[in-house]
Amino acid sequence: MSASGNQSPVVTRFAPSPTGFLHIGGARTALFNWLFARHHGGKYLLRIEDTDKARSTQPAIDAILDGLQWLGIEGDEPPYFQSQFEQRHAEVANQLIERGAAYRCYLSSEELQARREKAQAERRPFRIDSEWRDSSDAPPADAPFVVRLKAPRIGETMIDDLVQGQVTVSNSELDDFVILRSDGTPTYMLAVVVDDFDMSITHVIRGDDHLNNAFRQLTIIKAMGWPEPLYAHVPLIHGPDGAKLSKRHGALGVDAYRDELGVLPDALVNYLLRLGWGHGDDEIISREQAIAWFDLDHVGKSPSRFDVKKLEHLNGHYLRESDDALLVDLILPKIPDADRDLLLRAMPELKGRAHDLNQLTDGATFLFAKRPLPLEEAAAALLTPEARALLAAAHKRLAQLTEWTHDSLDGAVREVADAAGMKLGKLAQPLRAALTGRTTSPGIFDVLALLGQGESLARIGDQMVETDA
RNA sequence: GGCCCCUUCGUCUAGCGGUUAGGACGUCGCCCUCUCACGGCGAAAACACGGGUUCGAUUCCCGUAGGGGUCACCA
Repeated sequence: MSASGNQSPVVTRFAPSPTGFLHIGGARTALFNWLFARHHGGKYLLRIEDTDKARSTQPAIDAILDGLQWLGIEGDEPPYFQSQFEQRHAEVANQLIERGAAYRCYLSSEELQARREKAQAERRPFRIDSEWRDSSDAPPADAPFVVRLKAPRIGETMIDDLVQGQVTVSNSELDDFVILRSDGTPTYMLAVVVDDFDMSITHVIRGDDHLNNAFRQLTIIKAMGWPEPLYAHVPLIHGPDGAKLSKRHGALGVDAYRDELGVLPDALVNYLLRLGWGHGDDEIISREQAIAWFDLDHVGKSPSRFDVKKLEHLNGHYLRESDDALLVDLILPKIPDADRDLLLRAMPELKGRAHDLNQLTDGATFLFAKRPLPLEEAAAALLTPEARALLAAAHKRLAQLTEWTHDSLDGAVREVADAAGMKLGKLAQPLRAALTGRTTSPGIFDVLALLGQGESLARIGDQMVETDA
């Protein structure tokens, strides 16, 4: 049951409807399509499904394009817009009528709604049963109509899904669904099928909320005598509580992961890849490896929950692996009065301590803080009278240094601690408090070296208390 | 409710009839250590339940329970 058995070159597509931001589930679907196409040396296309003009918006289109670009999974061709093909969709609808596979239905939506409610009240399943399906009656003049597909009523339809396996549905479950609205525009059900055919899509990889639709779409494909694409319906992503991903959970736009959570694209891609798919014990997977390894056989059949902790962990990893200059560029604008050169020199020490860009930014602020430094509560608590006296001793020794390097500072600071009969920590912590205003920071010798002799002595001077002894 | 799908540690997963059921995140210890992170070592932690099939089931089949999806002139 391998997709590689398919002779034609692989063509996949991601087809989001621009009614909101690009959410995490959509991003993963796009990623899977992209990887599958890359893996098979095929083509990956993007198609914006904007047939619902009332709900489609330009900001949503921009957000989707922007998000995909950020993730590095852009289409191999400029994006298609489904609304451009309405002519073609209507044309196919008419062909279906001519073939006797579809019909004009003059039932009003009010009438339909009434029937639906009646069925519901009687607690029996509702199935559209339009009297226009086989009617040869003359249609009411000028009456509005929709075009419905004549769904088969006997037999059953089987889909050999690349992820879900063989799924069979009785045709009696299928409705005569609408393919052309009364305003002449196509519905999603018609448009996808026509566009997928026109774009020569070989593999339809999408969320499994579309599995039921696949059976309906297949009836159109069969009626037109078109080749059936291979389907792969990927389980949806759920929130931490197992319920559908909502705004409370991780259902943020990918832009929020970037702008608000400070996530790196590689981290998100790696995380999304491992959500619903696995490759042995591998966790950190590069794009190249992902392309080489990705397949549909190993996509799980059960929905997976979104776990922010794991994303954070991955993000920390990719942060440490990132180029210093790149990270500087990302956070420099977020730090007032920042000096690019100093930030760049500090980055090797900074990036190992952060799990996201926000933490990275936060960890860098002490470098550019203005004296006298604001002290965090815990840092202030460290500065006892004894500690302040020790700082004075350190200040005196450090002021004598003619060489201000990590190594010379290491020696000098240890000397002061030794002279006072203290362990290094007893001096390092007050120093850290005076130098950064915090209780955590890069190594104390690095902090001193980074800040420079003048600024370091000044900050220590702000906190020390000279004693007569 | 009808139909369809799913079910391995808390979470993501490996497993594709015979394993001490593996890895990762998280959690908890210990180590490293000037703090925090990183890193290292270790621990607790799972085959939903009940029937079959089989010499043998986490693995195959059937139920039950639980979860999810879908039932529009939205996609």
